[in-house]
Amino acid sequence: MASGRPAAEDPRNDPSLYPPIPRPYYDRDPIVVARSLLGALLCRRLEDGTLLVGRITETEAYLARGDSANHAHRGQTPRNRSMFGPPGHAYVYAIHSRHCLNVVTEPIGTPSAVLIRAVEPLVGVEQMCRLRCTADPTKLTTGPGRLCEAFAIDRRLDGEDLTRPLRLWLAAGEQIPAQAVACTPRIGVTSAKELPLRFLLRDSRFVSRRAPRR
DNA sequence: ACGGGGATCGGCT
DNA sequence: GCCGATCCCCGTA
Repeated sequence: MASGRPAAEDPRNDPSLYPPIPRPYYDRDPIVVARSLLGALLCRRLEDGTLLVGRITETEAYLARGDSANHAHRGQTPRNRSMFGPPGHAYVYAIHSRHCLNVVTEPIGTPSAVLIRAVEPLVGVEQMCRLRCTADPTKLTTGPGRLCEAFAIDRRLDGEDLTRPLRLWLAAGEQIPAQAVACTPRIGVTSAKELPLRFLLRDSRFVSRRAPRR
């Protein structure tokens, strides 16, 4: 085959290395969670046992109130149901034939979330390349639709409990100093486009777009 | 490097 | 019917 040792022998390929972040972490303001999730680890266990891990480099907050870009802005529908559930679960939706992964924040009945927009691939990169049909690291997981394809995330994982290390969960990573974080308006939204609710690692290559100069 | 246009389809009005 | 929390490609420079 290609290169490197078999995944089963890779010492990083051990889920116990990535204990899930507990639920109270998510029961907070989505702005706080979005900022805090930078540097955290997105973990995925595929059907065949393959472990995929990526370090979160870019997030966006979607607020329960006063945010017309939030899918739940006009109330609950079958699609956005997960956002109204308990914190620490996934909200996965499809747009333009792609999927996007969110983490639900705040208590039941308060529909806020954090969109995971980009990660830096750490473990299982070969499998990610197969799923994405590319080996270009700048296009592998830099964007919400791209990273969902690389991690085999679709609507079947909508509502998944992210505090259990089963199919999809988040683990703590290194602390990120405040000066390493940039904040900008969100990407792609057509309403509430001025709100500075996008957070990214300033110096990371693995973001969907560079921070604007200032 | 940057910007515009098209693909594409589920969810909602 | 309309409209994207997107991505990719192809222009220009």
